[in-house]
Amino acid sequence: MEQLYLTVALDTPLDTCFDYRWQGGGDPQPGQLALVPFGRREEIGLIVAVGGRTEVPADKLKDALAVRLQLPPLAARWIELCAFAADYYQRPLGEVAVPALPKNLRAAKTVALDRALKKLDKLAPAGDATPADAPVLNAAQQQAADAISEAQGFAPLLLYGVTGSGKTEVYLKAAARVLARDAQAQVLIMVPEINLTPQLEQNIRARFPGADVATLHSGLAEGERGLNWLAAHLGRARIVLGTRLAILASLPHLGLIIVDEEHDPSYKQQEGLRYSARDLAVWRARQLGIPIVLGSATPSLETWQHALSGRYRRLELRERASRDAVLPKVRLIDMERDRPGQGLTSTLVSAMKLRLERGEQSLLYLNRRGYAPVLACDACGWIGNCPRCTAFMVLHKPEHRMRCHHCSLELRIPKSCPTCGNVDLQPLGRGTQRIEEGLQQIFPQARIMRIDADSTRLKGSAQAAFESVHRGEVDILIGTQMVAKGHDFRNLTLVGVLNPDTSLFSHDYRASERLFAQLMQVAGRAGRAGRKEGGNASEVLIQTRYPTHPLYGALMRHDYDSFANGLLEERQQAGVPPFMYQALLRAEARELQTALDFLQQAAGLQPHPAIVINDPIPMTITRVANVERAQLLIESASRPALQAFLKSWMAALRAMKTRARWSLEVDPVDI
DNA sequence: AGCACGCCGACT
DNA sequence: GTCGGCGTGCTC
Repeated sequence: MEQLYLTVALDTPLDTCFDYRWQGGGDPQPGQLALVPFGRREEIGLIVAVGGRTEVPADKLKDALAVRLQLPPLAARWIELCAFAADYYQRPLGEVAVPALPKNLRAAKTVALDRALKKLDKLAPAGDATPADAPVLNAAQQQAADAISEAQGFAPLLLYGVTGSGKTEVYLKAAARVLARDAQAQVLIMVPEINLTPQLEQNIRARFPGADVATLHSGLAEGERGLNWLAAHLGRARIVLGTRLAILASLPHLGLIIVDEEHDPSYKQQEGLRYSARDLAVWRARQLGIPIVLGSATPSLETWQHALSGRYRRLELRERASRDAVLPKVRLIDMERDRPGQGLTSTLVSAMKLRLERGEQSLLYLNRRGYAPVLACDACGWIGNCPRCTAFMVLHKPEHRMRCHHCSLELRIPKSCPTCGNVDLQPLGRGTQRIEEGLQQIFPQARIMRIDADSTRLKGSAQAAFESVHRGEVDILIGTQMVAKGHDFRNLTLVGVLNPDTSLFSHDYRASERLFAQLMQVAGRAGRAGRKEGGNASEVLIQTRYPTHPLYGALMRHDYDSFANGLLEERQQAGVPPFMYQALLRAEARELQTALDFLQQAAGLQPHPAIVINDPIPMTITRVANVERAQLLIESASRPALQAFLKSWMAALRAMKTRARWSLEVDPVDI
């Protein structure tokens, strides 16, 4: 019999696949997983080709140890998706494809895989996906749902609608139609953070009681994640609800993709393979020739631009779905006139007092956790810097610690100034803990709850906290971004925004886009169910020093359209995305000069007429955990030109000798 | 990236 | 005399 060779993609930074002899039986297929010896370790890899010959000299070849023949192969379409992502983000195929598989299914031992297969086999046959009693859609919702289900082939659709306009119902209706039309079809629904939106999962399960709904996100236990992944891979799960990582799931019968809150930064992976799940979702929809719905109240400017140019079709939900749910009234509080005490203006305090009297809830939004961002000495000017980072140590009073939010170093709060001995050290600025403390003084009888990453460190505690708010056990809620997402609070009629100005004049040109989205989202927490006739409209109060800033004007008018159009014009003038394509080369080393030298050398490596290579610059937070960091921005008006350049440039960079650690990011979001 | 091998300083 | 520093090289 002729010798078989397997070409295997492995999770290694080496930009190549590896060939192995296959002496075992069976009939290994591309798309199956193989256990192979690699160096002195054993690794699971993805078989990308099976053939009768190899270029690799016989003395280098090793035998593959096993092939997971019990697992049906991953489809060629799925491998293509990984290959595209690998190519686009300039990483080897194996580094994309292998980590996309659940860990327990790519273990050296096969027990977890076999157990999961057996478990799925034993389950009753997959139920049908007939929806249970769906609410009647309003005209705009109906129109949108029709447009989605009538779409032919690849069809990117922007579903543009404010919080509470009923986007979810449109998703579910469109999903129901796709599932009804084809008894095998699968629908992928993506959300930014599944833990913050348990309501959506409940809605979906309630709407499709007979269908298998599989969730995929990093919070799942390994066993469950493997099981759900397998249910999707085997076509058993008709609906897959997941976070960004779900975009790389195997979905052999995918018929519709929905990306909820498509503008959300969580869709961008910020370590390892830095992919945009939203962008990959659009690519996947095009590959399969299926519709994709991008839903948002504040679409990303990339998507907005596509909608303007006609590449994406725009569907709009203008009204809030529930008739008595009106948009909250947004008011600005000028902090120059109404000077805050304890971080709270008198206007905001009165508004909260009113809510307390009425038995309604208030939410204060401050995107800064901890007690105070820094500790300082008035006498000598000492400030509490992190010894390992170019950053302040943040005061965490309940824990009696100063903590660096970049390297996680914790130190005791000094009793006196380390340089001059002054015992009267002052916390500067305010975080959620300090606001909470102030609130307790102002409203000693109120039930106050703080929800941020620190207060919800324990598993399940965020869930418990939100439930307690829902049960009405909280009068005033203070929180960071965590409280802005997902949760509808029926009895909440006041949202106070505490310190948004810092984003207005940021060097990051995306800051105002993000700020608008955040404020819109947190404003949407108020009065979603609507107040009864004659009740009180919900209010959003924003404390600002710049009450005339156009961003706030647009926010008060609930006018994202003209705000976004204005931003796009600025972006075009400035020559930044979405009118320009970017990549970022980062380098880090113990000595800043090492990183800068590497970048400088890299910059001169391959001049290219369509590519602008900027000067290397130290990062804003130059040192993190005693490592100095710098970066180099690459720009081009042409995506294909940029891609072609990056490909050859990467090869040259890999050949360079440097002590710096470096990485390339395509389409960076934080510059 | 791991994880070897490989050749020069301070410890039992 | 060994432990161990990180330079260099390889992984089918």
